[in-house]
Amino acid sequence: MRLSNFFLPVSKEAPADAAIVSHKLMLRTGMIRQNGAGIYSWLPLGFRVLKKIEQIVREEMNRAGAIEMLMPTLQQADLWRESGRYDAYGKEMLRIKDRHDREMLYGPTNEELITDVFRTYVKSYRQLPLNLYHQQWKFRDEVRPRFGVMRGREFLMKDAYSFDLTEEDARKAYRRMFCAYLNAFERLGLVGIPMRADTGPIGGDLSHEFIILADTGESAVFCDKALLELPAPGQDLDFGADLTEEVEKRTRFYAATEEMHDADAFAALPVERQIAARGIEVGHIFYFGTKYSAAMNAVVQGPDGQMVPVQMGSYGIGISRLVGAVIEASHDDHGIIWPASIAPFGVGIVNMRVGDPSCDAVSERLYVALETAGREPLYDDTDERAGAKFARMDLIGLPWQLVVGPKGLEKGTIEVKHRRSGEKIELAIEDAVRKVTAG
RNA sequence: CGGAGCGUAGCGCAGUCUGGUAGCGCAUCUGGUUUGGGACCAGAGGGUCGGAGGUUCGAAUCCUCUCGCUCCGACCA
Repeated sequence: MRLSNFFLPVSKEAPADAAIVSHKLMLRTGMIRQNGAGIYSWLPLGFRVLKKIEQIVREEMNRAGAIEMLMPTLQQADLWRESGRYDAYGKEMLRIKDRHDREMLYGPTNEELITDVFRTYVKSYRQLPLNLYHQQWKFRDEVRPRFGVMRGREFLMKDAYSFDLTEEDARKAYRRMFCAYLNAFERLGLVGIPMRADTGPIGGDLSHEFIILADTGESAVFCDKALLELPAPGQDLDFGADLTEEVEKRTRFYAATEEMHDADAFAALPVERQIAARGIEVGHIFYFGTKYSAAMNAVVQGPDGQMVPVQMGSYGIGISRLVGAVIEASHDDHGIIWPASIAPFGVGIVNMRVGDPSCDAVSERLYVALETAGREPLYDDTDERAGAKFARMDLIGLPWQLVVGPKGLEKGTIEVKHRRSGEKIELAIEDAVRKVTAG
C-alpha cells in the first residue's frame, strides 16, 4: 500500500477522553473513531488488525475441529422466551421492535440461536461431537462502557458452541478449546493465563477465563509465575488425542481472579512465584451441560435408543477487545509495537527524499519486492519531512522500517530498523529485503 | 444506577467567576525557503461556543430544562 493512496489519519494529540494507553494510541493512529459511548467505527488501519486477529482465531478454531458459520445480530425474542432468558437477561440486552411491532433483540450472545439450529438438524449421537462457531458483532448495553474497545457496547466476539452426548465427551470438547485458546493467544504474541472462573448456578470445575497481564487490566488477578513460563501446546498438537495432561499441566498451578481468589492457597506459594497483578479477560470458556438443551428440547438419540438432552459448552474470545489488549501489552513511548502476526502492515518503507530519482527508484524496487514476497509493505511516498515520517512509522508500530535516503544510497545501503528492539543496521538493498522477508 | 467532572474550529486548550466585535497552539490550504528524527517565513480558510427556552439594550458568560461524553464505584467477552 502506498501511503498516498491510503487513509491514515494520525494525530499528535489524543482526545482528552481517552484514559488508557491503548485507547489513546488507537485514536492517535486513526484505527478507530468513536460514534457514541462504547461504539466505534473501525478505520482502515484498525480494521486490518481486527481482521488479522479474526483470521488467527479462525485458523486455531478450525485446527481444533470447530466449524465456522454465521448467525445474525438481530434475533427474535421468541427463542429467548423458550430458554427463559428474555426476562432474565435484564437491561444489558438491547430490545428492539420492528415495523410490525414484533419483539426483537440485538444478540448479546448466541446460545439460543445455535441450540435452535442444532435441534432442527441433529437427531443422533452419531453426528456428534459437533462444535460450531462464528465471529459476529454483539451488543451489550453496558452500564458503563469504557477504555475504548476494551469495554465497548458493540464488540466483535468469536463464540463457539460444543455439543456432545455425554459429560465426559463434553469435557473432551472443553479441553480441545482450552488448548486451542492457548495456541491462539500465543500466535497473537500474548500469554493467555487460564484462571478458574465462577461457574454460576451450574457448578463444577469447568469454567476458565483467559487473562493477559496488563497494568490497566480491569481485574485483579493472582497466579503462579510458573504459568507465565509454560509454552502453548503448539500447532502440532493432536486434537484427536487425550488432552487431559495438556490441560492439567496448567490447571495444577494456582491462578485466580479476584472473585475466585483463595488468599491462603496463594500465600502457600513460594514468594518468588507469587504474581499479584492486573489482568484483561480476553477469553472465557465454560461447560454448562443441558441448561439450554433441556429448556429448548435439543435432544439426540443415544446408542441405547433413548432421547437425551445434548451436553453443551460455550467458548468466547473477545476479538475487538484483543486489539486493545495487545496494545496494552506491547507499546512504548513512541507508539504501538505490533507483533508481526497481526501488524496492519509487515514493513514500512520510508522514502526520505521523494522526487530524488535514486531514492524513488530504490523505494519502488523495495516496494515491489516486498509486495511480491507477501510482506504487505506500507510505502511512505509522501513529501513530508523525515522527522514526521519517522514519528508516524514509530507510532503505528510496524515490525520493520526500511529507510531509503541519499546518504545511505551513496554507500549503496539502506537502513533497516526493527521496531521492537530499536536495532538499526545498514544493509545493501537485496540483503535488506532478505532480512525483512526472513523474519 | 449512585458519586464527580466536561461539552468553545479536525485535535489540545484559554475565555465563563466579574455579560460588551470569539481567541491561542497543532492540523489544513496558498506562496516561498528548507530537507537524515514531528522545520521556518508570509498569507488564508474553517465556529449557529452541544441543543431549547428565559433574563437583558446586549449572553460562550447569568437562570431553567434537555442531549451527549468521560472518570470513580456496583456488573461483564
